[in-house]
Amino acid sequence: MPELPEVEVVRRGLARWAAGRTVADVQVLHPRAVRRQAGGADEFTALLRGRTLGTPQRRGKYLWVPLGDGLSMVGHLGMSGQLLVQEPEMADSVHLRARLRFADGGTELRFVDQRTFGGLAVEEAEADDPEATPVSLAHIARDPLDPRFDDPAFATALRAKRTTVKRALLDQTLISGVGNIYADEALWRSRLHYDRPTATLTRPAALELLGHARDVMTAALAVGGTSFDSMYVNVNGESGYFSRDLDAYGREGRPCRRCGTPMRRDPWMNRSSYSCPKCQRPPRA
DNA sequence: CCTTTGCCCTGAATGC
DNA sequence: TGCATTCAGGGCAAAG
Repeated sequence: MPELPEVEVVRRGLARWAAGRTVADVQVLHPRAVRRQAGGADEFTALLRGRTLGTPQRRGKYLWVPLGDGLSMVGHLGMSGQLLVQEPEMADSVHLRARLRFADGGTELRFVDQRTFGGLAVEEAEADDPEATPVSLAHIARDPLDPRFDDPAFATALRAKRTTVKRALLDQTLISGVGNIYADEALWRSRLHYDRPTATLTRPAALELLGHARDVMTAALAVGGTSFDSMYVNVNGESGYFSRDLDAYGREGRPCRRCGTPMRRDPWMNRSSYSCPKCQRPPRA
């Protein structure tokens, strides 16, 4: 599932293979893929045609491609979204949702998304500035790999929340880019249980948790991200290698890499949390 | 205002 | 074998 490292790998792929190219034609094969576009597929297509793609940007799990005139193509991969740069001759996937053809007649940019939680849209940015964030992303916090992420402010805000620590890590308005996988990894590294109230964390503990989240995502990015099946691949269809380095996520019943205790999986918010029952003690009820 | 819940989706895995 | 159910989960609207 694409979280920050996986989206960053895709962003880099777009920078290399799509930036600077001019859109000749757009095809939307599933309306849900452009549901964020107020004017639907027709508007999406009309706004893209003839535009030259700028340098792709990212905040958390969102990415966008500046198009000039204050417009950007904003994308989110959701659960299963892929942006693929493929030769026109390559057969379409049954889950192909949108296609951009370029004026140079070379490779196409294809948006493939099995579960249709992802999407694309052309939107306004606040200014015609490469730093400008699309208006619709104004509520998304900076991510821990952003040089302007404010660590002390994060620690303060985290401790002021009336919630539990894993919920807070997944709150994209507090810290963006962290999903279920890297949340579990950061908590394991911090020896924190997912249900620990944020208000009970000391300031150093909050900063340590942030550091671990940053470290684990940096390490994952260095090896191309985490791939389990074909749910996440880079723009060339290649998998990342971080799944073999995961310490918590998906390791139910396998020994904790720190203490050897069998790892457990708990149902949590209609999904799963993986933790070590010895290293990550639950808070008192 | 802040936090929590439910919904959107499809295919693989599991249950009977 | 085959049909029905469960699970995966990010983001947002709506409820609490």
